[in-house]
Amino acid sequence: MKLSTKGRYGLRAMIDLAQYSGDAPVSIISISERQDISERYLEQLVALLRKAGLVRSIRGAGGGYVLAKDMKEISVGDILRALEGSLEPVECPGLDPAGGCKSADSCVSKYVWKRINESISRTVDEIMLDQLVEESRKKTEKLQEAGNE
Amino acid sequence: MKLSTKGRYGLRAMIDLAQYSGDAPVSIISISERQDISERYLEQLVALLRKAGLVRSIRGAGGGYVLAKDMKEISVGDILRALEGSLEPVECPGLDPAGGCKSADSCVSKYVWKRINESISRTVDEIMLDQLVEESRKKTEKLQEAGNE
DNA sequence: AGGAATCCCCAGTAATTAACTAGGGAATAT
DNA sequence: ATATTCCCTAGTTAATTACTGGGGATTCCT
Repeated sequence: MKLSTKGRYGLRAMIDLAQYSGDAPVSIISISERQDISERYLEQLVALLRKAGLVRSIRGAGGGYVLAKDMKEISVGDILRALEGSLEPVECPGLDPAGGCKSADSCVSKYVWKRINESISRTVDEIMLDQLVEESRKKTEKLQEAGNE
Repeated sequence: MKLSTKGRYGLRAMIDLAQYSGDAPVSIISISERQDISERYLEQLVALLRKAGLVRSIRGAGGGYVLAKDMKEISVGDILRALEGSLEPVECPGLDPAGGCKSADSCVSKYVWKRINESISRTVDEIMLDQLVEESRKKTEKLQEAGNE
């Protein structure tokens, strides 16, 4: 039960993008260098974020990506689901008429999966991108202070 | 991000074992038949449960498995961790001196992973095996009532 | 004592998924 | 025009999952 690199790299990329977003769009290359992620691979991850409507692309020289909405409006859940597909560790066939779910145990485990799924959803949906950017800003400041002593 | 069949089958097996535990030990074959899981594979799953101290084995003819403790004392977390190893979808290298975690983003995502991990742990640790067995008993009763009409 | 039932351990294999790598095309700024 | 960027699809390699199989040890029953 692991989150793939898609989710891990992708969230980092998204935080980076949010952090460096200003007047000019942020290019894949710049994120790739700062985050040390292969440019080609990152491209694919950002494509997923774009398809999910979280970022907007600007093509051509000087182009790149910008957030499609305010960072207050983008949750970690949005980001991870865009990248991973579904965050549910167990997907119940539920009503498969072919009887995919034999429910030999009268499907008690389903109750467990449901609770796990809900708990994960609740957690990732309540963390917003702006909080992470803020958090990151604080940490960076602290590091710099320490360096100046 | 998925739970493997180990976790899914294993929990079902454990519920089955709890449910059918009485005077006699419960054999792998009987669980395998009721739950429709390959006997050989199930054997390996139960071995994990045994190594984790959740079940005790009784060898020889008429042998099988019994719960090693009261079902009130066994949580879904105990079971799933025994089977899956760790339930943390992201493991932070944390203090790797070689710098495994580049913390290029000052490790803000770490905060996210920590919260997800905690949320999953809390959920699985608060569901106890006896609750599931009880739940299952209720469901079975209902099915039988419906059948008798 | 002998045979059947059961657990036990290890090794191998097939299928699936993850994690990239690569090639070439389209849009846009200068 | 040309450089820079995004865009799309396909292929490859490595890792992991999900089993299958062989053979041994222990215990019960007769």
